[in-house]
Amino acid sequence: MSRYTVKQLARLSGVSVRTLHHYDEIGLLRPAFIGENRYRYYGREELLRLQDILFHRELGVPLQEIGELLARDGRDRVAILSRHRALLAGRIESSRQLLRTIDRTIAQLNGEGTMDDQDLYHGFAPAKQAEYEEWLVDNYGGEAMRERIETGKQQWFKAGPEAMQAALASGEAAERALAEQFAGGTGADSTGLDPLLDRHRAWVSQMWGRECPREGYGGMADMYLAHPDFRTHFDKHGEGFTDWLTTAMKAYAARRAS
Amino acid sequence: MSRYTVKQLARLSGVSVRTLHHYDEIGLLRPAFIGENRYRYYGREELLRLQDILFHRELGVPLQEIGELLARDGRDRVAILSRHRALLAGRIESSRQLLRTIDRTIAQLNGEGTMDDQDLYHGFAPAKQAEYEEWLVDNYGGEAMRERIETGKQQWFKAGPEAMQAALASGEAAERALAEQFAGGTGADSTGLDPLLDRHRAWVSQMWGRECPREGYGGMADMYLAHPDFRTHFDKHGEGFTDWLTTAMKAYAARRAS
DNA sequence: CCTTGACCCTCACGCGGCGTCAGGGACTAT
DNA sequence: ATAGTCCCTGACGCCGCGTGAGGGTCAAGG
Repeated sequence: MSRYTVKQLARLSGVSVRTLHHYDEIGLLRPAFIGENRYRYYGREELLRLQDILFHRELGVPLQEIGELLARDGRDRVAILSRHRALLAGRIESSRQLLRTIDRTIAQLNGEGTMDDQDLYHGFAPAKQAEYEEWLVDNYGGEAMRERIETGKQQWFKAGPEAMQAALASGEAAERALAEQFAGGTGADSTGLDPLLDRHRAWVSQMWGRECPREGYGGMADMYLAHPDFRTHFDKHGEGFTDWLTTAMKAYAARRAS
Repeated sequence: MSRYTVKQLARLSGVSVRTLHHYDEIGLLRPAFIGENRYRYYGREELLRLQDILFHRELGVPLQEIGELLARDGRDRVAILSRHRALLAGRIESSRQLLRTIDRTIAQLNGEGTMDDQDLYHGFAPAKQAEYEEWLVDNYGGEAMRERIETGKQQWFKAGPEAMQAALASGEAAERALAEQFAGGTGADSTGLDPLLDRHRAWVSQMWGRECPREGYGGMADMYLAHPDFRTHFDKHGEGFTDWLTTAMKAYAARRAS
């Protein structure tokens, strides 16, 4: 039949011999039997189990958990796999955002297009940006607001492409962190969100070039709601994320105001 | 101006205080200045650098390399970023394959559809499978081949959905490993590919239920070439991968025959 | 002015998932 | 018998921090 030594199994499965030793040590994958010479011998069954292990390992599941997981029966495993599926889907979406960020960075480092041509509001066409600025001016603070926006833009240009880039990436990261809370079922009014909203507000502050006050931050929420582009953008993180986020932002602003 | 303590910077950037200590220790991110009380104080510049660091960290770049990377100037960085971009794109594609694998696994564990309805040839419609089998029978070994295929299928069903699943995932992993070599510029006739092709052949053997002989493995290459579906499938890993892979398979089979 | 509580510091150990020796048997082929 | 390739068992090292312990510092309120 099939009888593999460590090296053979290693080649067939693509892992190292040391890894097989390790899996034996921690009891995750034991040899089918051990020779008198203390050699480890594996059979077809172990090969299949190993493949199952590697499958879960690629998903980022800790080895310990993989062991427990493989000991369960089908019912449970479906539930667990579904969770992993959701996590993986999230990671893929994040990675795609990262890809876009990289492309922007490269474009900027190559000096292709100034910031006006790029997307200050991450992912939206330049023509739209003016529209959003108008909206902010119309709905909040008039000239004071306009001045604030200009200040932000200038600081922005002064800092150079790499700084712009870093800041944009940071904003996306903050967004994703919030999206994870949303996906995890955290309530939009939870005070546990404060650190994450702090972070998001800090990012907005950077865009503006100075501290973003509470009512301003609450105002952003309204802007997000008023423009369908934002809804499209945010709902990529999951259906309903836009509503959840804006609710959270307003609740946070209200808490801070008191 | 802006003067942040460790905790403040941690909140704004989403990392832990310990991480900031660590980055200071290894010289990756030093505070703007240190107070007489030995407190670390960071400024806006450090915030930006930190964001830049986190951006690269998300790409999986080791901290050491991030440090060296940030010390370079724009020209080099574009090249490096491009490499990272390619790697990330590859990872995304792998993850999407994994997603599909998970979906199949879940479907199978739920008992939705027997294996006949599923894709034995990973990713192709059931109707196609019969076609491929016919092709193999017509071009290689006639009845002997047909019997071999049936043997494989039976062992397949007997093993149950999870084993099928594990084997499928393993095949995809082997495929990806080869695709990485292709992307890295390895020649299709390199003997260094032997372990990876061993692995792939071992997978094919599993599908067949017994050892896959050399001429059979070479035959698979012809089948891949004869059916455009395979080309479509393999070329997802990069344009020209199908040709490269089939060449490699034949070279390997020839080597083994000698 | 003193207390409280939240912050700050510096060691220093631990962990996961192995890689990588070192030192020594076992098997196979010539 | 000799060489070459495999196998074994320790044991230490690495990265990127988490998680204490043990002790100073600061801002606000009583």
